[in-house]
Amino acid sequence: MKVFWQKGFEATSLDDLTKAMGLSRSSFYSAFGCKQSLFLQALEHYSRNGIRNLRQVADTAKDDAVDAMMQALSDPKGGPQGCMLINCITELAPHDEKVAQIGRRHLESIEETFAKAIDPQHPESVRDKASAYSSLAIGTLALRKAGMPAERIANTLKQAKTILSS
Amino acid sequence: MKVFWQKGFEATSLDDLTKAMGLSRSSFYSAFGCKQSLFLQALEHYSRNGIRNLRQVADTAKDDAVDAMMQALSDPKGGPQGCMLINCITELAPHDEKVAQIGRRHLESIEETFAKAIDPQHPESVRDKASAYSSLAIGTLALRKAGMPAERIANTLKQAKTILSS
DNA sequence: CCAATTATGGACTAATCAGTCCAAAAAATT
DNA sequence: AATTTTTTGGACTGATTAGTCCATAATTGG
Repeated sequence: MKVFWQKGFEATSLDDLTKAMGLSRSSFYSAFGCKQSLFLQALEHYSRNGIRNLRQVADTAKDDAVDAMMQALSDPKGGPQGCMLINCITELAPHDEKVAQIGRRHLESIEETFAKAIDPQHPESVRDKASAYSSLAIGTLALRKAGMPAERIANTLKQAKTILSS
Repeated sequence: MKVFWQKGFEATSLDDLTKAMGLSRSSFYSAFGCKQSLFLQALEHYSRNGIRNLRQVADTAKDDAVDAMMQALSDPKGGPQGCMLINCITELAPHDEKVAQIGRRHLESIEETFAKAIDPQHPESVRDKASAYSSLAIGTLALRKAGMPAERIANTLKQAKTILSS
């Protein structure tokens, strides 16, 4: 998963994978069938893990859950590689419906988590607002990847949060 | 440019390029030197063209320039491929400073255009708000690529615009 | 109309790719 | 301990990659 996260699908070679896993080629193919299969499993794993973490972030910082979520999404672990799912959607979703499907489910889970953080009683009524927060956090990932100063990204989020929460 | 836009840098082969350009390999290399060089030129061309179009959109729809810009950015020409620059930032910026630089300049131009559309007199004072609009529009590109229903994306933008403009 | 320059097609190289295959080693079973 | 099953290393295939090179063809200049 980490290798795919770092390099994307196409740029990751079988040698990269077997070396990272400490597996021989035969073992790799007997265990996973093909490169795509392992990739999809890695992507699902990343998604499950990411959503679980996000919910935990929201639960822990109960008083300002939206802010904490924005922070977590906008500045994910994994260094400059951003969010693996956004990377993979960008690279593959137009050509690969399976990736697109995992991507949609992931994005919907993020939106749902936002909605519950905004209004735990009536999450459905704030769906579009949750979607706006979600898109905003995802958008800042591109800024960060391009090397925009972290301070400006923080200002953007602060400003957006001030307005969106009013 | 169109081929790189559609397939990304790594997934585009020399055969793809020479076929699309109607050029032989020798002519290609004598004209452009290497694949990277053509790619950077294509990226610069896309950026110039995109910013010019965006300014024109803002100028044409003078009364509701921000809305028109959001529409144009969120649903770019080129079918499901989204914005070439966001694609390339996602794929390459962490490993390629030249791409990151073009990306930063492009993103800053978008923000500047937003700022002038929001407040032509004092664009500097609405920089963070412009950045928020910008990030939001970029974020929705990922939703679209993942195949989210266009209606929901439209609702997201509408909601965000209503709140952000208040 | 001829000579010098430039452009072109396509064969070629060396590297890398995903995936296969089998003999040898390791593990499990009797 | 002997035999069967499973796992493993690594050589191998055929396809594809970016980039080179040169003999031929087209264009240009005189």
